[in-house]
Amino acid sequence: MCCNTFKFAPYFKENTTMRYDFNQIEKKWQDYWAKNETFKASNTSEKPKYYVLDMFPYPSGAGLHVGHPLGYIASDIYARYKRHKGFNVLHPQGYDSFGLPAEQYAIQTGQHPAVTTEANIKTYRRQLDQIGFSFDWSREVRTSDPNYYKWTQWIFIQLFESWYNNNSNKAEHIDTLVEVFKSEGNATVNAACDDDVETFTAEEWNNYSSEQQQEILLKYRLTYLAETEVNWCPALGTVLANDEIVNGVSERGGHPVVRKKMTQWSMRISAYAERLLQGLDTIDWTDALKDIQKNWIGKSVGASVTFNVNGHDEKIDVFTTRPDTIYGVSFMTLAPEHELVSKITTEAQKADVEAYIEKTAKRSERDRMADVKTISGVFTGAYAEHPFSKEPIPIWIGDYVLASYGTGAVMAVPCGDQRDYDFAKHFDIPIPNIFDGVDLSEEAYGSKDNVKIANSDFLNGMNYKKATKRAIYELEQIGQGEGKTNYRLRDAVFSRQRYWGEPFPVYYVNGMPQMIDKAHLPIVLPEVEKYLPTEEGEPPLGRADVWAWDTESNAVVSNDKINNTKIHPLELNTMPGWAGSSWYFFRYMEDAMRDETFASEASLKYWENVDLYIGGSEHGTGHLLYSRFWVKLLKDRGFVDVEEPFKKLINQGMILGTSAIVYRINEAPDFIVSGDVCNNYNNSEKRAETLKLIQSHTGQSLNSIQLDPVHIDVKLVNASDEIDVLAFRSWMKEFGYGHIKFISTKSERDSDTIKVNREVEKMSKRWYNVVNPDDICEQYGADSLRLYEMFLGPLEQYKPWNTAGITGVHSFLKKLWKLYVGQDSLNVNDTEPTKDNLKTLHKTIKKVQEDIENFSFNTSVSTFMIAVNELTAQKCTSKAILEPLLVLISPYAPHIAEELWEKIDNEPSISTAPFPTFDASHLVESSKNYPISFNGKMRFTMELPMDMGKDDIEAAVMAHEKTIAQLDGRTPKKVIVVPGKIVNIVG
RNA sequence: GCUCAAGUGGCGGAAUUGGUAGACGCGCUGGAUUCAAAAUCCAGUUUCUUCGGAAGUGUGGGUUCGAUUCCCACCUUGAGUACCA
Repeated sequence: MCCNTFKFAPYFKENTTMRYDFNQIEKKWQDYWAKNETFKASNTSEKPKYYVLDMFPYPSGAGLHVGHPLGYIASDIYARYKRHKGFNVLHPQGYDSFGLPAEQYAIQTGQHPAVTTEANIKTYRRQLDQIGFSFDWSREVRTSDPNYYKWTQWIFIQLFESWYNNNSNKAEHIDTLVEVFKSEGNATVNAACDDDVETFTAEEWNNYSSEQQQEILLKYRLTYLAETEVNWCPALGTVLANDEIVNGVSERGGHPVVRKKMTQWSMRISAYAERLLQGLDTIDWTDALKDIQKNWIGKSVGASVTFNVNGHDEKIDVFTTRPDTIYGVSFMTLAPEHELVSKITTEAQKADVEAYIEKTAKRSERDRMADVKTISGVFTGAYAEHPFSKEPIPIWIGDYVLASYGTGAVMAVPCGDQRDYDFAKHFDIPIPNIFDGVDLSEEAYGSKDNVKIANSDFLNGMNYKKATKRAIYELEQIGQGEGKTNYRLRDAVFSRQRYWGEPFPVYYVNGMPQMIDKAHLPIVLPEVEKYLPTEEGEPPLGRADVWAWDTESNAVVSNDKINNTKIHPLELNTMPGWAGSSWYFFRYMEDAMRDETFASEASLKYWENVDLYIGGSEHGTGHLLYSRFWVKLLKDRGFVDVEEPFKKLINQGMILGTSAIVYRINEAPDFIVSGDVCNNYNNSEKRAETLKLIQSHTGQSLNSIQLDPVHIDVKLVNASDEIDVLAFRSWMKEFGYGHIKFISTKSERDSDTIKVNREVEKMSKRWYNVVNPDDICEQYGADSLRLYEMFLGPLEQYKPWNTAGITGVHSFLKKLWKLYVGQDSLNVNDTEPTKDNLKTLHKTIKKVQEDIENFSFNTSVSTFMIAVNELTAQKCTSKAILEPLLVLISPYAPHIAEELWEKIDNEPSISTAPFPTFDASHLVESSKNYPISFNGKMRFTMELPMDMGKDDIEAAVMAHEKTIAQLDGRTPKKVIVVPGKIVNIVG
């Protein structure tokens, strides 16, 4: 009761508009921005354009934690900065809303993924809004929206209707290929296509049936249906692309993956391997990410060599990067799956070979990868003929040769390749030495440098470079080889056996895929009663009752109408997650004509491509490669004008959690010891004493104990790493451990100061270290959250979050407020700024501008702190200083900046106020505090005039008493004077 | 194995053409204010020290008048990739 009376005490009746009430201020400005569409970008503007993009989020059910907005805050600061700098900024946001988690949830609960996705998006939007981002929401995209995926389907059709012409080095419409086939056949065509296309003449082509022609065209199309070996994940019931597999298990869920032959849609990304590689030189990405993509594309230059097989018509093609070592070949190895194995194996070896193939087939890809050390293989009994020496070369099979790379066969050069060397040693195969003066008794000589070829006929005495050229030339002369470039990059599987993804605009006539005309898009995802595969093992769309295409009415109709004349079955697979994200950056450019086009010509021309893209590096071999591929296709086909989607890319690092840990005594599970007790126990000097302390609590006498770490909720721990015991007890009660007792170093009994140990781990519910931005915004405000996320450290770096530190930036904001707003009136007036005021302002302008342009946001926050500390000490009230200061801070802490901007009599909004101009004249100094160092070690400083000459400086320094003391009678050997910088005395 | 990035106080980190190492903040210590707490403000806080100084940026070398910064070797951590012929 008595507490209530306080409420009416006059003490509490303060002027609320003078307080830094961040909750009220932030709400006010977020509403203002939304109502006035402050950040709506225009497609027509006098200003130069700038496009800042975030990787759009997948709206998961868990909502955002404090780590997610890091990149968004950085890009928002940059977008706001660019507006101050006079740019027309496009800064959109949307949702990558198709995906596995929503589907898994649907399988468990029966809820339609569209429903849960919608709910998740609502949460995301609320959470994003409260952080005060300057997004133009009028251009929002959602990949699961039919009006959006209509155009994803449209792009798929474009890929289907394209082939890659290696002569023009670009994709062309499939009709141009058909024209060539009609008039010349395919002998002259230089295309990226399947390996197994056979040569035909124009006459043959014209006589083929329509089905035969379609079958051939499929081998050329940039998206094609083919039976290929795919990565099948039984647990997820779907195939996965190479980049979705990490260490042999699925990226999502960590389920095992097996190889399986299946008919699937693929994307002929390999056609673009060279352009994807070359394009990296034209974009401003980090070298680290470029390296990731370079490695993934995996270009290697060498030669293909054809070996004749003795006694057979068959030939073996191999790829080698070392044609110069052709005379070092002493055997050949085929992959066990190689198609020639069964044909060339001799009767005598048949049993051994078959046993070996059976054995290796049983081993999973993962076992094979894990077991690199074991050497295994078997002789086929057959011999190939050396192209030059005509010597017989034994042909082996071995599982160190992969069927999926190159031709699935290698010419083994044991003197130059360690694997060939090991294989030869193991099976006692000769190791001919073709390197001049190299010792091969221990290992192969893998280096290309500092060695001359020997025992190699026409290659003798040559170095690597010369010999390679000559060998290729000679191979070409005899028609048994040519120069060749190989890429590791594989075509990407594009089908998924899932429900929650884009349906293909495809139906089947006699098993051949047909595209639905773009006029009838979108083909909308059908309803199903369950989201699981069918009993027959078909994808979930196999459960749809209305999933057939009527070619007369051009509509999706009921399955029972299928007659395979006019009404045909539709494709049951859906597109993978990366389909929708491979072109969304173009969709944001369009603000008016979204129904007519994926993005209009005018919009595409105005915005071109993304100037700054911020997101995680985990997309290095997925999204960032596929997007580049699709953009190149769209460019080749004349739909867009740019070759690369993202001019500049920055990868933000992950924010990690700071877990709080105490320890349970294994032998006395009712007791929990604090972090410091555990540390003492692990310290040999304090161990005995600590054991005594523990025994005095538990009453048990133990010689040694085991301490098991227990993660506790980080919310229960204060800035000094101490647990709030009361809160902790009630938290433990939820788990049924309300009776637990504590042991700490501080007290003999149950203590109120239990310390935790800290550990940096990934933010996860499992470790109770997740921090929700909602809580931070409520307690400290969005501006504090934004500043603190930036203040934590460099954007690209991984760094731990610890809520304790946020008080630093929060009290900075309070100080900033107090600089402008006094107890009951404003502090800002028209006083002339002092020299010091101007100096502080201009060095801040300079630093902040440099920092933003270098994406060094952490250092600008400390620059602001210094500026506010200095101006407070200077008692600055001058509007000429305080007004431009707000513009500097506004990108980082926009709400407080808007509020103070309005308070000092400006029209809202601050968002397009010009960025202050730096004037170097305010930083000119008349004197310099010279560091005086001896042998490079700074010993004292000395104030000297800035314009003092070298000799005068030396004289002044040498006369200083501390110099004399330092030298202690010695004469210096040398005195280095760098005017304006430093003095160094040697001796 | 190969490729790339990074190692600085108790903690996050700063030092951008080599020129005063530890900015800024957290935490900690002491003080002011307060009945008390919160909040706020002030001072101190790399280590050692005989209080004069001395050492110090993962380790060991090198270049230089001078190295956190450049070069070489090694160690540790993280990321990518993996029998790629």
